[in-house]
Amino acid sequence: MTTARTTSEQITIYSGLRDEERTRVDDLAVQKGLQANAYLIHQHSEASYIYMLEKGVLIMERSSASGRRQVMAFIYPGNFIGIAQNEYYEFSVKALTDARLREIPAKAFITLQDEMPTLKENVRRIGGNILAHTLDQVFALGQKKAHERICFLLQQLQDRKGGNPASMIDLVMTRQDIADYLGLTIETVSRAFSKLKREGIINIHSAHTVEILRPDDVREMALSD
Amino acid sequence: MTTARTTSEQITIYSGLRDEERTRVDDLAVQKGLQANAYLIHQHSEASYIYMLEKGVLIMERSSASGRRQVMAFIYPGNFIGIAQNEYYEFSVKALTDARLREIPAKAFITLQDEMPTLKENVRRIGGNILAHTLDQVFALGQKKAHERICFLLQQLQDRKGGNPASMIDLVMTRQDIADYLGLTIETVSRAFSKLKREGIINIHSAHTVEILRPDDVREMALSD
DNA sequence: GCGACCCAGTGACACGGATCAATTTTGCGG
DNA sequence: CCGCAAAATTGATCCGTGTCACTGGGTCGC
Repeated sequence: MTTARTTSEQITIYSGLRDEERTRVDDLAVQKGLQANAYLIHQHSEASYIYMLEKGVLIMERSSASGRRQVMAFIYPGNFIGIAQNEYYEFSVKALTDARLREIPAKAFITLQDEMPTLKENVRRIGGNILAHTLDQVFALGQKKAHERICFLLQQLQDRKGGNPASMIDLVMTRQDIADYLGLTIETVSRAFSKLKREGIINIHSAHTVEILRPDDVREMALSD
Repeated sequence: MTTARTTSEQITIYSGLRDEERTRVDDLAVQKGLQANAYLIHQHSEASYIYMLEKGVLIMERSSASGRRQVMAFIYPGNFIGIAQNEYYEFSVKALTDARLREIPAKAFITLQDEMPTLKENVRRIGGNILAHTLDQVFALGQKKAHERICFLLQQLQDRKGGNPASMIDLVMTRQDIADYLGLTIETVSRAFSKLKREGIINIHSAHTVEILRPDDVREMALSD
């Protein structure tokens, strides 16, 4: 599956850098805290910074004038924000939990890449992963049924935990967040979870803790190719 | 609108290059012809080349084992393919019409960027535009109704013609291509076109020639923010 | 410890889009 | 220009998801 192939690498901007280079990047990065529900980025604001999440979970969303909301991604530690952006952010980013991140001025970061080919290559690869993730989402939204989309999400969350075989998944986000990520309503999300539970594919310990009982079935339904 | 903002720039890898630099890029590029219906790229093949389309129209698609197909993009002259890719293409690319393009070896192209900051910046911006385009598509698939998705497509095609006020749009692709791009069926696409025509928003001269009668209404429905 | 509120789950019903089927139109090869 | 095959349109019906309404459960403040 594309998702598995592209996200399992967990490449960061530091990958393969020498200590001296790593320090130069770190010198640009300011540590920053963010409380649950606080906004890090507002849609349409200038894209002046790049962020790396160290702790917590964020949500990336876009809202239309008519009030419709689309969640573009859930952001976990090790993920980057704004790295493939041009002048403006086209989304908002909000903290789902208390979070800690590193903020790097975009201009300086771009300049630094001119002197460090490895850094440039890392950024290129991260950008490729972000696009791959987004293309997976396009496929899911365009072609999948409700319960398959739920599996798509579960598989993504599972993949993020690295090869870790424990299949207990913590859903930090609300049903509304999930619905807006998958292009569904909360009722349909709820029913799809129930259906998967009825069929013995998952077990729902609490609304925010799901156990994958049949990982192959989940992966099968999550596949895009 | 995001689509308008990001695609109207029409940046290419050559933007802002000096003649001498331009020549160095051109020296890497091999001209290539492609007949209608021929494949340029097969899903899962190695991403060894970057392409720039000079003439014709291409379609970028992904198919799943279960036979479902999602069209990721329609590619027009000036667009790039594979520029934000990691090791494998995650899609196929097929010619809708006879086409002419330039093929650049990915490795050499990446190396060249180390010596030409302007080129690197162009690539960065093109990557940003591609991501912006894909995020727009996610919003459309997740939040829009059939007739709004049609307007979304019409607006994209209109934007590509540059500020050109003539609102006659040539639909090179089939209804099936449109359906797979917008996550609908051909019947729904057909009905949505008819509905827009009935409401006097567009006029359908032939199945492949549409005139936008009320551009503001089309734009309104295409908007994602 | 109690009430209020928010979130999640479920049922009844409505509706948009999918599916199935028939017809018309378009485009292409001869 | 004709004939045929593919593509597009249109209609009838079905199904999945949305909408609306209600209930239950957890959490927080008082």
